[in-house]
Amino acid sequence: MINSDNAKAQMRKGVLELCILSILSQGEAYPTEIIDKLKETKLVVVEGTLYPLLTRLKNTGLLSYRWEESSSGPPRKYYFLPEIGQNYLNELQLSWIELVNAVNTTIQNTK
Amino acid sequence: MINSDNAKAQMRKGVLELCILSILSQGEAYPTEIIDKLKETKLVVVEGTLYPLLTRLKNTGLLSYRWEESSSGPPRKYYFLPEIGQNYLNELQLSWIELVNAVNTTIQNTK
DNA sequence: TATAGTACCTTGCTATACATAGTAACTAAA
DNA sequence: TTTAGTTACTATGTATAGCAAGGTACTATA
Repeated sequence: MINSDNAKAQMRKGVLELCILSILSQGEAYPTEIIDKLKETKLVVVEGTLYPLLTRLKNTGLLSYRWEESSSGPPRKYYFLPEIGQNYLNELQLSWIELVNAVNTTIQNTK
Repeated sequence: MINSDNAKAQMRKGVLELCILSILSQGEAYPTEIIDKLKETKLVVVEGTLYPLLTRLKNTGLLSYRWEESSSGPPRKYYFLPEIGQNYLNELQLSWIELVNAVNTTIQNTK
């Protein structure tokens, strides 16, 4: 059987930004927490993916962060959504719904 | 307002293969037809994207084609799914459903 | 002091799709 | 004969995402 793992990975791309912003709209979190939450829904992400993405979102103003001391290690960067990020997230969620509808229409016609 | 067009485009990537195979599992079609069907569901694709993708799928054995004369232009390449392609499509559809569930779970937790 | 655990970050790589532009062949109508 | 329309195909450069692997730094505890 032909392996579909790569195609699977390709489909995951592009939705990470949406998922991360969604998680942060729930409340602030630091990177390790974000990774754990994504794991719960089977969207596995590694640090090498997450950190550059967070930095990019911060540089465009869609995310902010504050430092907080930790009693169990180095200080943590707690990220949170400013209002502009929340607005952007709303747009992304709309786009996601439209995409799902478009793909499902295409798939369902085949049955 | 920050533009979400790029994020939109990124989300579309990776599902194209699924959509094209789904369309062909409905019955054979030639590239221009495929583009038109994708347009119907707002998944706009241009030739420069479609042709390399069809060639890749054909080279891995997931697609086949036959030539057919046309009364309104040059002969058309009708693509269709051999059985192995159908099996692969079934895997992709499963992956798609899993992805949608994972993302929707993440989004819905934020409300 | 040394080690383990936690946390942040960087660099180099691959794959995909896009934009754009071009070639070629066939049909039909002006 | 020329033009327009249809169809297939190719080539090149760009942007982006995500991954693998490794490095840096802080804290607590043995």
